[in-house]
Amino acid sequence: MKRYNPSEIEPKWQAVWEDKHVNDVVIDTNKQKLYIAGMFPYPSAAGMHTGHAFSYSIVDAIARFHRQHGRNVLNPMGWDTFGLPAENYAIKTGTAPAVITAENIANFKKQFKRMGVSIDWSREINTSDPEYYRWTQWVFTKLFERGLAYQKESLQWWCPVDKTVLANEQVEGGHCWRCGTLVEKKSMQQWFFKITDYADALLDEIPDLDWPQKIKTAQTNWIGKSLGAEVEFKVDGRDDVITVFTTRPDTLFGATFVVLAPEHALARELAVGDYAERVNEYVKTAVKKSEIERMNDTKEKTGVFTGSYAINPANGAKMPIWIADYVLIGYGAGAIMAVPAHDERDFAFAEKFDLPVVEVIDKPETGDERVYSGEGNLVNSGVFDGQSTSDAREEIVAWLEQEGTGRAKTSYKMRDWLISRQRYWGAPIPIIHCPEHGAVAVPEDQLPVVLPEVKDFAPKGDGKSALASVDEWVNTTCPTCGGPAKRETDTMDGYACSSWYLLRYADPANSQQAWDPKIANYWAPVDYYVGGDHAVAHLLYVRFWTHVFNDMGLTEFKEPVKKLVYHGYINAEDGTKMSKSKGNVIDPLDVIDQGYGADALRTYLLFMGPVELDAAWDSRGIAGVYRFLNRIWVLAQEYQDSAKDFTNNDAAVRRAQHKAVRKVTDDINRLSFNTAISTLMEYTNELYKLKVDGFSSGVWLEALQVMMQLIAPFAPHLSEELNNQLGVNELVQNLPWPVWDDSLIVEQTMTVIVQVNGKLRAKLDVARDITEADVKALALANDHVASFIGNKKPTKVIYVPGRLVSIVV
RNA sequence: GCGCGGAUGGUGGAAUUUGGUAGACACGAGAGACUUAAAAUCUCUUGGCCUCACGGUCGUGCGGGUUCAAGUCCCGCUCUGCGCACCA
Repeated sequence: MKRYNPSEIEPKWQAVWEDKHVNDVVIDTNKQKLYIAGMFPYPSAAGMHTGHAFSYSIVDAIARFHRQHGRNVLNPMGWDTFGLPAENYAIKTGTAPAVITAENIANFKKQFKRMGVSIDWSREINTSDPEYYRWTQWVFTKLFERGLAYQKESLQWWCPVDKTVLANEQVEGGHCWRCGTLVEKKSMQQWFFKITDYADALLDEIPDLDWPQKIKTAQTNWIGKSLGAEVEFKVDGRDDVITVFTTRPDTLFGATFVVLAPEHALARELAVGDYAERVNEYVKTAVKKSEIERMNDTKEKTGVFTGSYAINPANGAKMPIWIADYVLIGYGAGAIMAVPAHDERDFAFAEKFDLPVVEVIDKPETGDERVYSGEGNLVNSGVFDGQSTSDAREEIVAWLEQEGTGRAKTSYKMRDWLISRQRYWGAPIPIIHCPEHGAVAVPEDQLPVVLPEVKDFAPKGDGKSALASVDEWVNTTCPTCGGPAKRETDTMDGYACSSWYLLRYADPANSQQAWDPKIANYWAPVDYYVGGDHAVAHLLYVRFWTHVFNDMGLTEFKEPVKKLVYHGYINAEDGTKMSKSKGNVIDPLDVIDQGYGADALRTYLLFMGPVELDAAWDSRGIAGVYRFLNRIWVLAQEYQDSAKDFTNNDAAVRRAQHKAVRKVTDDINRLSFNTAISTLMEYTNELYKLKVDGFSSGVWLEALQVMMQLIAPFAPHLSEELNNQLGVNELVQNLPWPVWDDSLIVEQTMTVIVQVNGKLRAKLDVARDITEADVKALALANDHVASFIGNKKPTKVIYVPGRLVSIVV
């Protein structure tokens, strides 16, 4: 008998698949298309980790399952190669990022093949390939044309170690996401994408997305839409007007002071007399402090009075104007009307600085909190007294609009997407600065703007990338007037590159356009997108760009991803995150090499638990899965070596088979891989029990071939090898997925349970077509059941067909 | 603080759709078979308590409720993971 040896059969079938290009696909309108993609990896020097292995095991199980259903399955792969690790390595060693990137890609690709992932390698893309970023730049110029890419001087997060600007989501708890350094604020000219123009469009589609609720909620919160009003407050004795944003215009009569953010344009101007110096001082320190530091300052309110007053348009009250850093310049109007009676923060501030508190909502009796922020009826609100807060919100806004001192207004927490990076290793922003014409987009026929070769990759710390020191590259001519001009030296955020790659996969070799809309519309949108990271950033940006492409007529759809499969993390055996420093990292390739093979690794990763849950690696767990695969192997060998002359177990074998087909099909369809695999274990265990009665040629052969079909999404090499050993010359993925026949699963008898007062008292084996009257009689006649009824008379006897008889006494 | 999840044996988890036999499957543990021995493999047992056994009884984080019947539905808590966090 041959032994199960993954290190022999896995390379063998990987070579067959590769030689025959079995996963390369072209448009075929006779087949149903299915586009699946895992989030493409950053090819790090460390190679694949277990998280990658898990992610792509999910992708491959789904891809193979659908391929076996005869669908035209697109499963591409590419490389997200721009980024800091390669650049930092270059700075340290002088090796060009492109060189080390190529090595890492080669390693990753080899690892993907050793995992047996069924990828169409003819579509491989690489974001740092000029043929790819040419079109990333092209998209930039289109956004620029449409006013969706613009420059703005702004205070930005700045990492003093990486010497680059960081986006909000690259700052984690006040520290750089890459190097952990405390970030600072710096004012610079930056490029932005105007994602805020699409806030409503992006928000509107969220309910219809077949995505996990937590991701949808995270995106909704990130966009942070609030309905409210703008209210204008005249400054007493001056021409200035302060505009504030509030979600509670109903509390206008309770506004007792106004607070401006330190960065507010009027902050210093309104400081009068003796107050000027203190305001100046406060503003200076507040601006210098990072927002994070402000937050960590235990939320203790700080602020200074300007000496100026505003007039409440509702009641003419004089309201002192304060400057405080709890008001953020980036949200709303950068100024608020403070209603201390009904807002916690305003109350804390009023308490600290002894400012007046005026209640304008009649609190419910039960409310004993000092600050009531709920609903109720208005008091102290002039003509609006007695109105409910919800009515008053509309009425007061209407009144303000009539008076010309306010209007309904919607605010968003989301800010525009900062894409400038002062780094070398990114796609150059395709802009030329002309003294005459300002910022001019590089024309399409001059793309790509290729990254020049340099020797020193380090930014100089002057806020510019290493590109700025390549004079012959920087100095160019203006596309509009031909006069001397300079290239933009910032590169794009890597998220720009990954915001359209799913479309490029559809048409990866197109040298005339980013993609042919006809081809993209056949494959995309993505049916399944698999990943376990980027809840907001990438998944929001890719939606944003696709909405824009739809507006440009480049796609027929707005949303790039139909179903998002968001999986958990694989942790170390102790349940903590794997990390090099703790030395608890499991290398998936090591696991394969130890002799378990890729099939056991993949099957184990999917067997650990539901895909969306985090799981802890267990070295004994993978041994168990290996045992299971080995049992399938041994069974197939025993079948082949046997005389095949007994047939008395055929019906049972057939029933086990059809039951397994039904359950595995259902389970994979709902992405419940762990239960699909457990079903296959049960099926195997059942066949082991049945084999003691001997094998028959027809039914057993089919049962085993079906086993190979069902296990193929998880353990494709074992499946292919045994399928072949069982005499089938066709590859498993070209065979139809097995179907089940319910009539073969149904047994002649069924088990009906009997409950007395809700407690299980007996199990009855009855004929499937038994009548309700018969089964009830049988239940009542059962001795054990009768002993619990005693001489009482049942008040109720309920029969749930096929399940139970419930007797109430 | 706000939002979204989760809590089931010694462990990971199952009980999908529509409330209907809680603990599938696997790991671990225990026993046995094979072996000079070990490994591997195979078979059996394995939620707690009571019982020789048949069986009984308790049991899905806690407290209530609805129902013939609740892990599942409702109300109120506790703990925990994650996301956002002075967003007016």
